Amino acid sequence: MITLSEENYIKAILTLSLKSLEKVSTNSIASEIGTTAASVSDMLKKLLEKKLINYEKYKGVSLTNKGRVLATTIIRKHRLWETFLVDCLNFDWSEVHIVAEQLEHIQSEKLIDKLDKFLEYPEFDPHGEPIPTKEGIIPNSNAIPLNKLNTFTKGLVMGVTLDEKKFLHYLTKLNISIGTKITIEEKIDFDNSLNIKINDSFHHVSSNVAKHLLIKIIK
Amino acid sequence: MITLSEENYIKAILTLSLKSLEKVSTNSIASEIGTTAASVSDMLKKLLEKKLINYEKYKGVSLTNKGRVLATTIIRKHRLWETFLVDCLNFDWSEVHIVAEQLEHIQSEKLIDKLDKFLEYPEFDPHGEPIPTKEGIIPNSNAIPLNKLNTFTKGLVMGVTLDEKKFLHYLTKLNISIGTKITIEEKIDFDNSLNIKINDSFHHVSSNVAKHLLIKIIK
DNA sequence: CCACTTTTTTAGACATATCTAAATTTTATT
DNA sequence: AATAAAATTTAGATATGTCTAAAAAAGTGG
Ligand SMILES: [Mn+2]
Ligand SMILES: [Mn+2]
Ligand SMILES: [Mn+2]
Ligand SMILES: [Mn+2]
Repeated sequence: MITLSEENYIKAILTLSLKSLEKVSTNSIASEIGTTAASVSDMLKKLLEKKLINYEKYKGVSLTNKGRVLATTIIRKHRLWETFLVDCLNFDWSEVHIVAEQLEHIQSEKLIDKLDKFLEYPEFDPHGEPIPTKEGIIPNSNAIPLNKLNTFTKGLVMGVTLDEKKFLHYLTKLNISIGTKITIEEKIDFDNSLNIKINDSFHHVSSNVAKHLLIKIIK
Repeated sequence: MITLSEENYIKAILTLSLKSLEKVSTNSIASEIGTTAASVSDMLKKLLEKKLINYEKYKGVSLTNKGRVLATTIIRKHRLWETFLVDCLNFDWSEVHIVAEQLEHIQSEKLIDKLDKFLEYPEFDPHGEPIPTKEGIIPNSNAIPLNKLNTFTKGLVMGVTLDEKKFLHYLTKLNISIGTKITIEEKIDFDNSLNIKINDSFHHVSSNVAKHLLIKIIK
């Protein structure tokens, strides 16, 4: 049996693995989960025991195939529940993450299959994040973070890579949602902030905002 | 904070309280939960501390108002989720209880309010059990257990008071579901079993089955 | 009312998950 | 290469929830 805590650790390790090619560090997991490095060390021993991770003391962590499949399943559940909450129950996209954090741990394969069908096999969650397949594959959205694009590029917002409430509220205030058209007007070298056009009106956003906006380029 | 375990104990105490007017015993809780009397004693101390129960050593347990409201809320969540699983996801009525046992612990008042609205404020769950109101009231269905009725009484099945898989499968095999018409043909004194007519065909059922079938009398 | 049974509680142990503080290992800097 | 700094692990403590075995209280029949 896998505990709720173990699931949260495995999910955090996958999230961090996807951000870089290096092995995941104890400290990065601690900060992702919001706990101490000591607790992470304790848990890594258990995850190793259960063959969910590759781990050598002081050398960092990676997921085994078993761990990767488990983590992907949890993300699949999380994103399907988020879709249900927004599409069926009319939650705002900024409210669903915290509820999905609980729902993602419900154990029933049948439930998720039936939910998937009920939602008509959605490909993306309310934040534009791709929903992993039943087979454990995370589809690649081939959208690019806004901060990687060149000046005068035009594109559509395909998704966000952060689902903090404050961030999503700020986007809503800026009139940015999935499908919004954005043009890069100017890139400020000093702090990597950007002047952008959002649906014909001009705004200035920090690099931290741009980093978490996924854009599909259009002509 | 109330833990998942505490919620299960409080729910069990309410369930047992509804079955008789006496205080609930340690042993009955143990058998309802499927644990030992020792574990129950341990937990009762914690529930007393949190003012969820009235409890004196060796004297039995009852719920405080706070405990009763909490227990009712959990049952409300359980029955709303069961309704969702059957009505929206096409689960069979015999499969939903075990999944609802997990879903009933999801903490989000907003989620339950929105689910209730989405389901169009159902009054009964898939087993015919009344769904408690947001205010913590369990509506009385004023249906009567089949074993309490007289010979030649006719009635409609309004619900069941047991959601064990084996029991529900057996009912399905007998062609009994919510709304089925039943007539009592004969009561066997020896073992309190019954000969009944189910939609024009005759069957013999044990007292244990009759006890868990709620009937509304018709002419 | 006294032995005997049943019920309930307590004692002591174990497993999980977390924390702070201290020790150890790795890495970076002179 | 030695030393300082940073990262990581271990030691020891705490909290929750469970269990078995033993002790204590309540209930029962003669
Ligand atoms: Mn999320
Ligand atoms: Mn999301
Ligand atoms: Mn149920
Ligand atoms: Mn039910």
